[in-house]
Amino acid sequence: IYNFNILLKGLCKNREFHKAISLVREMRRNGPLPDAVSYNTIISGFCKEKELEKALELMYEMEANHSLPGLVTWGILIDAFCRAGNMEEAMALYEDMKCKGIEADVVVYTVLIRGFCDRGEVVKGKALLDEMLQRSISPNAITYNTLIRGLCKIGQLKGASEMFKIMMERGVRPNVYTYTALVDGLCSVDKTKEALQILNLMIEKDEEPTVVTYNIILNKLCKDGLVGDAFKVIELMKKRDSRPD
RNA sequence: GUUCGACCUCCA
Repeated sequence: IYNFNILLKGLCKNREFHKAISLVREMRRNGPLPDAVSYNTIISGFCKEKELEKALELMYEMEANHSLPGLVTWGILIDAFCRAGNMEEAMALYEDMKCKGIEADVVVYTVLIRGFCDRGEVVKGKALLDEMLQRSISPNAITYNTLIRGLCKIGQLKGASEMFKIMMERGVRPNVYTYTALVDGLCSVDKTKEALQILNLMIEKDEEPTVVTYNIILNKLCKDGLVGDAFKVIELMKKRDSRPD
């Protein structure tokens, strides 16, 4: 079954969904029987191609056959609707999921939070964070990163740095994405000096900036005509591991 | 042990 699931994934990557579906039917006949992973793999493939209706259809097929949609299945679909900006449908799926007795986990919550944040509805994202905490589901770095990014995007840098503090207070270690989100937020409101401080902070904390982090700063410096400073940053990159790309 | 879901910039 692992082998077949790997094949299914390959077919999906090549967008050969018809072959993937045929293979599943063939598996139903001759075994090994497709399992939840088989279905989830194809559903995820459809979602990546934005074929949400096909994805839903396959979930119903899954339901009608042997494997009930599980937490991962719901997560894939909820994520897809969030990415499409359709939070109404995403929340409707979330409710359906709960009706079926499946409890959201940190991934599902984070996906929903991201959906709201991408629409600028950070308040709703924060409400979900509170809901998680009430239910003793621990938010992880990705959850906080998502909210920090959302706050930055609506220009609430103070909110973002508060969230950053809260995250650390709760024992969640900021990662490169966290710092990079802050650097991006600070640059976008012209606080380049503070962004550079964050850059230094992350180096202190042993979270090596990536080429993306440097790009954000370089982009900002160049936009402001500070090309000389940009070259200094390039020097810093070379001094550390990073190869400018 | 090996297969499915969530996080960063620009460009295309």
